[in-house]
Amino acid sequence: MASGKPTNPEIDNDMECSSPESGAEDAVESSSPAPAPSSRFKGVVPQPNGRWGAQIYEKHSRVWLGTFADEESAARAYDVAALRFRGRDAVTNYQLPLAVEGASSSSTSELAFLADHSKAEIVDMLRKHTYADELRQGLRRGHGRAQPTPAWAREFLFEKAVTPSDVGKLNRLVVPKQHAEKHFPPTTAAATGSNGKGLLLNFEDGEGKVWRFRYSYWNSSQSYVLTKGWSRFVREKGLVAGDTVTFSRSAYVMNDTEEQLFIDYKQKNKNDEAADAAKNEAGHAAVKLFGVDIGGGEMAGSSG
DNA sequence: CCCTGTGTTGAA
DNA sequence: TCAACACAGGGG
Repeated sequence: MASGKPTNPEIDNDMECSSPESGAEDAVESSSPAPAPSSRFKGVVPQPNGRWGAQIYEKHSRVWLGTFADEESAARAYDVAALRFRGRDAVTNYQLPLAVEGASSSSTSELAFLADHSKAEIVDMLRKHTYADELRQGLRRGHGRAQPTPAWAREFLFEKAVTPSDVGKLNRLVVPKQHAEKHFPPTTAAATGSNGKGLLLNFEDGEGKVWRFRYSYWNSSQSYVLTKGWSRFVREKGLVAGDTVTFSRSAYVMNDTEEQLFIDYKQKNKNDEAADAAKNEAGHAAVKLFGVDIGGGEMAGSSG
């Protein structure tokens, strides 16, 4: 009974519901070209080459939503199509009110976005894997202001627990070399414009606000660092030693020439509201819905 | 030549 | 409505 299918449509807003990690899969006999693992997700079908297809049915015929590298992506595609084709009550693989920190309105906005496009257009976006990007564009245009990129459209890169010096007077964040070299653009002379001043990187935070940091390599300490702009981020977010900053990028890269990067943070422990409030930041109300985020790990009983 | 996605069938 | 299966035909 119930062979693995997620009976619960709501799989929570977990970014990486990594399950295929089960390992110990079974030595697949090469006699069968396609093991046909049969997807755990609704609307997802295995492809001969190991990829996954997404499809939805309407009026006796199938609407193909494209092929994807992983089941999750295909499941997302199906969900979007289901929303557009069958409305908000459609049964989906994931909890559709795509949990975005900023607002309860994001899901509403997405519904509006869907309503503003024909089924064919939505299907086309899904097939071309441009839906996330188009959605963002649409939200910007319609809403008139920056909207945070939903967590599901982000790909976790790495995170770091900030040290006292990272949030101190040095006005810099040391980026672990290993991660810097793997995920950030190279700080070569060509990229930096032949001066050793590093380059400027844009990071979108959880509120959709874009931060620009100077990123460079310090020969003196053999370290990669974020400098100019960093102290402002620390100040505005109220970062303290022990907090964690998380870096991610758009999961749907159009062109590698300018990939979108994201930065978020997680407080070591939730409180300090009083302290933060005491700072009388007139800029904005403290947005503390960041607990729900990528790369985190499961939140222990958020129902509180 | 590989992969997509359509044709098709049987089950829910 | 849905997924399993087979493989034509398209695109590189």
